[in-house]
Amino acid sequence: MGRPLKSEAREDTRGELVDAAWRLFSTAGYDATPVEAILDAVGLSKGAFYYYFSGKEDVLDAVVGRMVDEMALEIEGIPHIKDLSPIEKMNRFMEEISKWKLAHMDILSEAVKVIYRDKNTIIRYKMNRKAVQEFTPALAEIVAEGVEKGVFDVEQPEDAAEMILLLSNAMAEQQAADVIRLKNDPESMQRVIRRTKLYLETIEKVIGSPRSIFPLYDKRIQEMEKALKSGRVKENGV
Amino acid sequence: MGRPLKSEAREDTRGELVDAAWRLFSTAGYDATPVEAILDAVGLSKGAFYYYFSGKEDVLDAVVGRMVDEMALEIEGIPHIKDLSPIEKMNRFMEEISKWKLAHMDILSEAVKVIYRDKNTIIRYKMNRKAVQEFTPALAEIVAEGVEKGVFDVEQPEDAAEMILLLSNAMAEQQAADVIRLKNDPESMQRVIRRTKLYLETIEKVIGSPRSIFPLYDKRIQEMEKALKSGRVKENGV
DNA sequence: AGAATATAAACCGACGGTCGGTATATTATA
DNA sequence: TATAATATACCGACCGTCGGTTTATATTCT
Repeated sequence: MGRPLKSEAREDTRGELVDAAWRLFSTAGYDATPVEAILDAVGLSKGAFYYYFSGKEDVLDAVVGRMVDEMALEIEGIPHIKDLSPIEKMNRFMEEISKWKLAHMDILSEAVKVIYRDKNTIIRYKMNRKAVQEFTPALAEIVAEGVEKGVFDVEQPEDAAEMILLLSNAMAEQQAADVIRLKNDPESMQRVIRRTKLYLETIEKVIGSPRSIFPLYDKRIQEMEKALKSGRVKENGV
Repeated sequence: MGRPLKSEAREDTRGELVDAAWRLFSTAGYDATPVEAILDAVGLSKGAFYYYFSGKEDVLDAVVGRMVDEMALEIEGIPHIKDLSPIEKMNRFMEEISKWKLAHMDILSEAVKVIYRDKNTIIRYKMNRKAVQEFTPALAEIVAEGVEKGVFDVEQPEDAAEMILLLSNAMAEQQAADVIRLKNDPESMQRVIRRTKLYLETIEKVIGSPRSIFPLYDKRIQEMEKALKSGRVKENGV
């Protein structure tokens, strides 16, 4: 009853709640996670929750905000890395994003399955919107540099950057459906490969760069193609 | 108690329920519409609802299915219209889609605002997925014809078609945010215009067509630009 | 008449959110 | 410095809503 003794005082209660919510949302999904589950995980009661948040959606915003912000830190550094060409920076950028999308849901291989479940639409939606907002400036900087140095060709780097991020999200969404049921199914495997290629080509067209500027992805695609031929199929994210 | 008298017998109860759900979902949003509201609108009780549908999501699927199917009818005809070049068919295709996205939410000018509210994420998500699935074949056919006739240049018409539809959805999503708060705000107005241009250019690049093959859109853009200069700004869909 | 159908009515349980209260911490005051 | 006043952090009972279930019952078909 009442405020707990100092002995068990918390350091950052709100943070703990966000943590717990993060874990639960990303495994069970937003809708399927009762507020009480978050409280149980931290050992608090309703009152505490509504002391820190205005409602359930509020904690979702906090979770999404934290995920994106964390990523933004890394992303924002990329344009200013010395000794990297704009093309290399583009590669780095896309690598980071795809890595992040997977890595941030604890159980790595299960991540895609979990985050792309229909139930998690709201989370993804909010993540995507925020990601586009936050990452566009950094990507635009890279693109602009590429234009300056004559390797890319666009009129509005900002718009191109936004377009690329939108594309990236849309692709991820689309690929997920196939990746999820990737049980050695060569059919959908091939579709994933074809789509990925087209996706990269489209990006190249959008920034008006020379072809095949994404060796990292190309390597990955080759691996997938090899795996496809050899029969066994490994899971792979977008 | 029990089944009502014959006097108020219904013709197509299920259909009426889908209708009502449609209206309510598209105005209030899916989450904000209790099953009971649907029942009230039709004058039935819980029992009837769960007789026709397995649950709330079931009725959502029915609603989405009906919307997309209705559209699919029109779309599927386009590839086989005589006396239309592939480019003209592309135009027609995109016109229909953009028209449909607006026209199908009763109050026309309010449509965008309503359907793109955060609350309606799930509906849009399901609509988009189904739309991509259903419309890809027709669009692919158009693209393939264009390739045959030498006006377009792609390797896999199916993939290109899918990509275009994905892009279209992503753009719509992005534009909505600006369109919604389009209260004579020249800033976002300009952004909408720039994005639309880039969107069209990207499509052209994806299908490897000559530039500026979308006169209808170009005209619309010009109108928007004119409106922008003259000060007063009209709302416009994607 | 009796089986199948279509619907009503009552109810359940889960969940989001509210609220009054309470124990500790901090600051102001005498 | 002791004490009063207030702010902070939290508890837990309760409420209303809503999705879904169950059971009863009137209608139609055979």
